[in-house]
Amino acid sequence: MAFSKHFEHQERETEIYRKWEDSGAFRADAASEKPPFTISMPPPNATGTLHLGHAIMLVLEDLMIRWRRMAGDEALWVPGSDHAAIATESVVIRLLQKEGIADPRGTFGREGLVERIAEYVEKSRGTIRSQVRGMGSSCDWSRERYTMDPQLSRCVAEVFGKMFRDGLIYRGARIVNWDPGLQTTISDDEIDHVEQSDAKFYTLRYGPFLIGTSRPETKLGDTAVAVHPDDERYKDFVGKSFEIAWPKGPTIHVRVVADEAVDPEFGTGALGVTPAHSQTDFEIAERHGLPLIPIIGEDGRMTAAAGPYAGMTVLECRKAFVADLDEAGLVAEVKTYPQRLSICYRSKQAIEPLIKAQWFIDVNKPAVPWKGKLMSLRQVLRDVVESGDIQLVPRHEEKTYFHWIDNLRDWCISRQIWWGHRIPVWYRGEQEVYVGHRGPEGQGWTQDSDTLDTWFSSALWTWSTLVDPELAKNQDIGLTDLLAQSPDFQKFHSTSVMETGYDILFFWVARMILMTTYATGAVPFRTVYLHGLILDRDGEKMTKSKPETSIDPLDTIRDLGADPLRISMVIGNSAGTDFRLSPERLEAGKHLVNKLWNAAKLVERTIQGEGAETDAVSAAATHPVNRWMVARAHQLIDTVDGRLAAWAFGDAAEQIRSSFWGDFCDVYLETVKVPELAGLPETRAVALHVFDIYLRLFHPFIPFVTEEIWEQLGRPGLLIRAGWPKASLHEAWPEDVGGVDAVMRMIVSLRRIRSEARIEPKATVAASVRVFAYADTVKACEPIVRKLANLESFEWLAADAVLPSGAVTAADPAFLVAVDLGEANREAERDRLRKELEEAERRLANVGKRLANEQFVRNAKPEIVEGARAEEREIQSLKGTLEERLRELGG
RNA sequence: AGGCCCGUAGCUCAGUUGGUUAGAGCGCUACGUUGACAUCGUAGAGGUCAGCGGUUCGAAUCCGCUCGGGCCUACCA
Repeated sequence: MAFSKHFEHQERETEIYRKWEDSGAFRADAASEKPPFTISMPPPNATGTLHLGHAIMLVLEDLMIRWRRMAGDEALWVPGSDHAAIATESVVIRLLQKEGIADPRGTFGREGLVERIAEYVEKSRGTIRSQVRGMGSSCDWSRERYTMDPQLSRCVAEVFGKMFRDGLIYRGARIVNWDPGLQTTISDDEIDHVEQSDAKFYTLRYGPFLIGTSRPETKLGDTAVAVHPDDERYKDFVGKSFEIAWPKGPTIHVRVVADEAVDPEFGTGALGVTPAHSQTDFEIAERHGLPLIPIIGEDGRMTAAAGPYAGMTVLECRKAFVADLDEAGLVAEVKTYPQRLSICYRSKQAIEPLIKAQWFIDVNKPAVPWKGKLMSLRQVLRDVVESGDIQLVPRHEEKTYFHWIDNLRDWCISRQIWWGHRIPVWYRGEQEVYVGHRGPEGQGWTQDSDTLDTWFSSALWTWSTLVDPELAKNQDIGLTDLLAQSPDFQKFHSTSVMETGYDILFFWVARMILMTTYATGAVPFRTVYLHGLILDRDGEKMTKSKPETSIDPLDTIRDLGADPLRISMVIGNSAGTDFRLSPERLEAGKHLVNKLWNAAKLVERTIQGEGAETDAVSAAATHPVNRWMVARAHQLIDTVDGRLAAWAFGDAAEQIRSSFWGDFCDVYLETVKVPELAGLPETRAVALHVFDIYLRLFHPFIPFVTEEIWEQLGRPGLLIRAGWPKASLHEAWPEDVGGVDAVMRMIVSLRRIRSEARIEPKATVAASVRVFAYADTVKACEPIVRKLANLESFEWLAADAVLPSGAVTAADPAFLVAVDLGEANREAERDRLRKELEEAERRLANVGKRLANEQFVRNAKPEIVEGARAEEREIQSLKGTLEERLRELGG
């Protein structure tokens, strides 16, 4: 089969993907004897199209899966998507509003709206699916899951019930983060903080106190003033009560309480306590039994309790209230003070802390049986990482993780939106409550109207996806048995690696650890690989508004192919670090794929003829260059295995790239063009054997082009199912390897002499050589040196032969090469030799000093000392050569 | 306020448990190239590894401090 001029990615990629899929290579077998290797694909939101955040995730996971599959594991990559509750609902509502439906909730009602959202999701899931395919992702589509699949929904309800029974889920009225725009609570982790440098800080006259606040309007709901217990200034006030009549009403009653939470150094040291609208104040109020007065409603407007300000928005009220205070002379000071405003990470709206009865997960109750003890969820979270059950890559993310745990509070899991898993709780009358996945029997029950935080269901993802869908239809089997009898769960859980962005370590990773370890008694995954953000060339987030630096994966796949995109995103990328993807990088990726394609063409030509069949021929190769190439390739396998095992994917890819380009293309393929080598049957075998290794090593990174070449070269079967290469010959033939390295240095030396002397590349020159080591190898490689250095003649000098006085030389521990360029070069030659001699002496002194140091010889590892001795011998010999040559030139 | 990370060539970054001539890609200089190469090749220039101090036979690497940059968390109202 003839290779086309270029790899036609547009036609071939789809075709190749279909071939993989049809072959069943993506499908894992739960009955297999092979060790499992499992990755749960982080479900892309069912709302958008593929972006670079998805792309990097798909690339890294696919390369792991392909690598482990080739290495003989039963590799399972479970794809799927997430219903993404808040995100999806708000997107659809906005779409409907654009279509002219002002109030979609009111217009369609709960069921109608949910139906519309489901339709929308179904459509965008199709889009995402094909884009995931476009990246070359070798995931098991037969096991595709969706968080709203019946069996996954059942897991959600089961876990809720289990936690409720264990007392880990409770309902309570507490301060929650209310998003007045989305009309729902959100969790602590869904809040972003934006710096407000121009925020105002007011000092108000407040009865007998001066108090500071950045939110004067909340003072309408104050019920106390808190001071530090040790604060002498306010000692006499503690325990007293007083009234404050605001200029235009209302009147509030405040008690003075002493509380450790107050920082006496801040402001005036007196804090107006607004229990209904501040977390800190709420806690103070709990400690002192203070009343709560909600003054801000869920619509973000002031309530009736705010008196004349009722109905105003918070900001309107602030303005009006401050004006009134000012008029009454109650504003003592106003200054600008930098402040952090809490906003919802989705809606970007200001969060209003207020009191609301919600469902919470108790993270402190010791109710989780783990390692023979009863632990709190918080303790379990800590234990599994501390004990090494779960390893974070990079390691330092563990510190961030522990820090998060230390600050973790009860997790509010109920949301006032409609799209999602409805809370599996039913009420009848005032007293009766039913909790469970089946629903209550009898009449008159009403289900809780809230839905669960989307992360509640995502937190079960590693295993709810592995529950057998058929089995789950049987409602009589409990959760434990459901897991015990699901073949996929038994075979593939705990999963091997969770690969995702560090930005959702808390949102998702930590919650999976929390929920899964609790629910299944096993950690969700062994290793967490966290990738960084994909940024533009300038280190900023890519946005459509900067098209010159913004890269769209879909455009890239169309224009360059998936392979260049993939390799560009991997090389130079490492765990936990942000990555700048630029057009220049994509260009480099494109060149690499192109280089591989062209190398394939040359290899195809090279291997025509007998002998290009078996690896055995390679193992029996006799020519030093062939042996060198085989050894280099096997050494590379060894290196790559090490880098992959250390999760250093970027490094692994770079090693393959540089060996392929440098050793194979620049050296070997050039070398085997020399007839003496090209004519050997073993050369054909080695070229194929080694190229085969490169194809296998490259495959996880650039699967399409490697698969195509594999087929074009007539290799057996599909590359995706081929075995991972094994390093066996990397330490063979050290004499040949060292010798060929010397030959390569010899060629470079000769080229440099030519280049410096401005000799036309086409012009041949006469060279001579004196060889001190690897004589046999060098002899065998003579035709290669002649060809690659373009020599007219290559004379072997006897040890006592004198070089022509006009010779320009290059000295090496293994040889001395010379090109006669005439007397005119004599002075320059002498200067250069002197300089080199100086350098050699400097290095010799250096290594000598080291070896003379008893401490070094005693303490350093033996191989280091031996290395130093070898170095000393080498430089010594080099020095001798240089001195001798200088003597020839008369000093 | 606390925590984490980073500072290596003009740019973007590698640099495994400390081992002595610190690497790559892109860019740059010179030369060459219609038979593998939407190019590619050959040769080359370019680094006091942010600074200071310490540990060590030996430090880009470990420790401390300083300076600069980024990120995360938080109940200083």
